[in-house]
Amino acid sequence: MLGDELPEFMSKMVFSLSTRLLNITVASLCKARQLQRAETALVDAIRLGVFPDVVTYNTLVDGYCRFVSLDTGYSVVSRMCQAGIRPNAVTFNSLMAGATRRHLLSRALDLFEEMLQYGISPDLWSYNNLMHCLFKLGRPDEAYRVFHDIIVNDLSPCGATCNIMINGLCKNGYSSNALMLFRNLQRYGFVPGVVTYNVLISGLCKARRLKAASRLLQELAESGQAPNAATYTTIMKSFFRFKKFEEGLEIFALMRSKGFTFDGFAYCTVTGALVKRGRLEEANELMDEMVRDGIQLDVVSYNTKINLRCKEGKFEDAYQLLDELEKGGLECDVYTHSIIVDGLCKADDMEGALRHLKYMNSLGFKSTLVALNCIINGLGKAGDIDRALMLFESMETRDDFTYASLVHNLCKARRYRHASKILLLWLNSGLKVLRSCQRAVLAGLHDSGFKRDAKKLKLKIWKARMLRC
DNA sequence: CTAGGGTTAG
Repeated sequence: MLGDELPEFMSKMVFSLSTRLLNITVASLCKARQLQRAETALVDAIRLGVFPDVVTYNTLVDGYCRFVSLDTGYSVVSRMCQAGIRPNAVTFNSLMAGATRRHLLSRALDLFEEMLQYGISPDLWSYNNLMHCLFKLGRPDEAYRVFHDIIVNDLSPCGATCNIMINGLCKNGYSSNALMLFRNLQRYGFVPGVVTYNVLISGLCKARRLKAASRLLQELAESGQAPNAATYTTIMKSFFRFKKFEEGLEIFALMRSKGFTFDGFAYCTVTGALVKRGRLEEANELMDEMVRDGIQLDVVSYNTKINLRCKEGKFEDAYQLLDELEKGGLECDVYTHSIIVDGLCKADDMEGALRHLKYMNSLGFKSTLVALNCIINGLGKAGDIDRALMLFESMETRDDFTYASLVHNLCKARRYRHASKILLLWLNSGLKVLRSCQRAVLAGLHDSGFKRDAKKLKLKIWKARMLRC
C-alpha cells in the first residue's frame, strides 16, 4: 500500500540527504585539518541513525593521508571495509596520492596494481597519480606514455593532468619541453588557470630561467587572473634561492599589504630564509606569529622549527619538538632527521651526528645525500678525513658538494696526491667540477714538489674534458 | 573526496 511505503521512502530520502550533509561536514572539517572533529561528526551521525557512505570514508582517507600519515589513511580503509563499504577508485587514488606525496613511490605503484587486482578500473585520477609517481621516480618517458594513452583512449585529460605533465617535465629537467607543451595545449584551446601558471613559473625559476618566468607572470596578469599566495611564495622562494634576500622579503611585505592571509607555506619559506641568514630572532618571531594565527603545525612546519632550534644550538628543545610531533600523531620524514644531522655537524658534535644517522637508518630512513654530505664535510673539518673517505666509499650517490668537500679538506691536510685521486673520480663522474678545487690540487701538487704528478693530472683533466664534449 | 607553492648541505 502506498501509505505504508511512503514513510519508508521518505525516511530513506531523509537519510540520504543527511549522509550528504554529513559528507559536506566531514569534508570541510578535513579541509581545515580538524580530523578529530570530523571523527566526532561521524560518531554523532551514526548515533542519529545516519550512516556514512563511500564518499564519507574517502574524504577521511584523503584527510589522513594528506595531513597525518599514510598508515592512518590505511586504517580508515580497514574501518570502511569493516563497515561493509567497498573501496573504490577514489579510495585508491587518495592512498596513491598520499604515498606519492611521501615519496613512497614503489608503494604507490603497488597500489595501482592492487587496484587492478581488486577489479576496480582506474579512472583519470588514477592515471594522473601514476604519472605523478613516475615523474617523481625520474621516469619521464613512462609518464609521457601514460599521458599519451590518456589522450589516445579519449579519457579527456583535465587541468590537473596538464599540470602534472608540466610539473613533471620541469622537475626532470625538461623545462623547455614543458613550455612547449604549455603552448601546444593553449593552441588546442586549453585555458591555463593560476595553478598551471604557478607550476610553470616555479619550474622555470628552478631552471634559472627568470626571464621566461617573469614573462609568464606578465601573461598571467594579462589573462585577467590574479596571482595567488602560491604564485607569490614561488617568486619569493626563487629570490631566496638566488641570494636576493631583501627582494624576497619585499614580496613578503607585498603579500601582507595585499591582505593575503599567510599559510604555513609562506611562513616556512620566509623562516627558512631567515635561518639561513642567521637572523634567528626574526625567525622566532615569525614562527610565533604563525602559531598565533592558529595555523596547525604539520611536518614541514615542525621541520622548520626544529631547524631553527638546531641552529640556535638548542638540541634539547629540538628533540622535544620531535616528541611533540609524534605525540600529535604526525610522522617525521627524512628532512626531520637530515636537519638534526646537519645541526649536530654544525655544532661540531660529529659523534652525535653519526649516532643520529644510525638512528634514522634504524627507523627505516635511508641516509640522504644531504645528511651524508654534512657528515663528510663535518668529519673533514674536524680533521677526521680518513673516516670521511670511508663514508665516501660506501655512498651510492654523490654530487659535486661531496667531491668538493673531500678535495677541499684533503688539500687542507696537504694530502694532494689523494686529493688528485678524488678529483679524477669527480671528473669521470660526469658532474661539473669546480675550477677552484682543480686549481687548489694542481697548485698543491706543484708547490709540494710533485711536479710530475701535477703535469700528469693536468693531462688527465684535459683528456676528461675532451671526452665530455 | 582527488593537481600547484613551503622545510635539510654549499
